[in-house]
Amino acid sequence: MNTGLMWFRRDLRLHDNAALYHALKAHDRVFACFCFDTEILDKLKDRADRRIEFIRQSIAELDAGLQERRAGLIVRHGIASEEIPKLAGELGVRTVYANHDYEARRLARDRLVARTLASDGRSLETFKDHVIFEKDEVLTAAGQPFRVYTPYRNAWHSKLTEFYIKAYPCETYFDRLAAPPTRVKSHPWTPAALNFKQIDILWPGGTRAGRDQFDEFLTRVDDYVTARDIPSIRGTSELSVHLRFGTVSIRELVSEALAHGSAGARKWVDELVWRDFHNMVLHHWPHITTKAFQPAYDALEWRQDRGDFAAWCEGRTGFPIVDAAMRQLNTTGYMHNRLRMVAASFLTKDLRIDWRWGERYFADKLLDYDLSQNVGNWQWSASIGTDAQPYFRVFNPVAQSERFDPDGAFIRKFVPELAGFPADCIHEPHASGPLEQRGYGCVIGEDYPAPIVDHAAARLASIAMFKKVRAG
DNA sequence: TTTTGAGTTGTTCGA
DNA sequence: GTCGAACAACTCAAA
Repeated sequence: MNTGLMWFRRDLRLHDNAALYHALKAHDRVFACFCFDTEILDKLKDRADRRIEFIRQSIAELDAGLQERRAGLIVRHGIASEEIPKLAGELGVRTVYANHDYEARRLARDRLVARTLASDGRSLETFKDHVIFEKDEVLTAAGQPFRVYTPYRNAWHSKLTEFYIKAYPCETYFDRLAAPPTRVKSHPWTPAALNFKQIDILWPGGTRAGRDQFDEFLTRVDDYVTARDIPSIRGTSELSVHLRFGTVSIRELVSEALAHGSAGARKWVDELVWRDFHNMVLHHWPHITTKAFQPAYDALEWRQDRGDFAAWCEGRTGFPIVDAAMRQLNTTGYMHNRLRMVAASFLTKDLRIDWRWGERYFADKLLDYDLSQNVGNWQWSASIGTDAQPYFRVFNPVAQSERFDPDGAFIRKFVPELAGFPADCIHEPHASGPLEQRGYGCVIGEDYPAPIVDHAAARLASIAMFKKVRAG
C-alpha cells in the first residue's frame, strides 16, 4: 500500500498546508501525527505553560477535523527524533512529510529523523510553509542575503506573484486521509497526561479561532497605521500566536490583506515582511541566537546585575510604562509590540543589562514566542543587530509613555496602585509631591517603587558603553 | 564605476 | 511650543 505520514509541528491546520498537500497528492493513504517532544517539554521552566495549552486546543480541533473525515490524529509523547521514525515503522509508510523549520536545534532533529528513516528505507520530505519567502529566495542584485530591511522589503514585493500566495488545495484529496490502525497507540493530551497544569490563554487555539481573529482584525485594519502603537486599544492584529503555530496560513493572510488594499492593510503586510526578514536572517546568520549580528558589539560590557534584572522582570523599576509592560507579560503571556521595544530598550540601554537575559525571559513567557523574531527584535532594540537602530537612539520611557499611553489607561490597568494619579502625572509619579502622592492614594517608595535609575544619566552611560567599543 | 541618497518604530539641544 | 541639527556609519539601489 502506498502510504505517507504527515508530521504536524508549527503548522496545525488542515487547509492550505504545503506538506499535507504534497503528502495527500503523492499517496493513496495518509496518516497524521503530532509529537509532544520531551526534548522541548522538559526544558520548559513552568509546569503551567501557555504554549502547551494553545497546542492542546489546536490539536484537539485538528483531531476533530480528521475524525469528521473518518481519519484521526496520532499523538506521541517522547523524543521526536525517535518517535517519528518508530511510528513510520509501525505504520509502514514510505515517506514522512513535514514543513520547514529554521532553528538550529529543530534542523538537527530533522536531520536525525531523515537519517533514521533512510536507514530503514524510508524518507523525510520537507516544504516551505511558514513564510512567503525563505532562505535564498530574496537576494540582493549581487546575489547576497539582505542585511537591511527596507531594500529587502522592496525586493520581497517585487518578487511576489500570485504563485507565492496561492492556497494549497488540501481538501481536494481529503478522502485519502486514513484512520490509524487500532494497534498504533496514541498518547492522551490532557494537561494531566502531559504533566502540565491548565492555564488560561488570551487567544484560544485552533484554525476556527484564527480565522475569526483575522476577520475581526479586517474590520479595523484601516486604523492599523496609528492604532497599532497604542497599547490600551486593540490596534494590532493579535495574530502572532496563530502565526507561530500555523493555525492561520501566511499565504491566506497576505493574499487577503493585499486584496483589501487599504493603507492599513498594506502597512500590516509590511509587518509580515519583517517576519520573513527575521526568519531569513536567522537562516543565514544562525550565530545571532547567542552573538551580536555585528561582531564588533560582542565586546560590549553589559552589566551583570541580578537585582536590577529582577526588578525589570517583576515590573518594579519605578517607570510605570515599563512596569505595566512587564506585568502584562507576566500575567497574560503577551506584550504589545510597542511595549516590547520600550521594555527592551529599558533593559539594554537604561540598565545596560545583557540583551540575552531579556531575550531568554521573553522566550519563557511569551505565548507567541518565535526564536527568529525574538532574537531579531531584541538585537534591533539593543542596537547590535541587522538594520540596527543607531546606538545613540535611546528610548525615553517617560516620553514613550506620554506619547503612546497619553491618558494612562494602560498603566492603570496593569499597575493599579497608580490608578489614582491624573493623566499628566501618571507617567512620572515620583515627580509629584508627597502630599499629592498621598492624595492620589499611592506614596512613591512605599506603595510603588521610586525609579531604579536616573534616565538621563543612564542614557549617557549607555552611549558611552557603545562609544568605548567603537573606539577600541 | 562612482556617487548619491535613503534608511520602522528616537531624543536632546539650542535657536 | 516648534523646528532643524546632531547624534555615526554602513547597506543597498539607483542615477
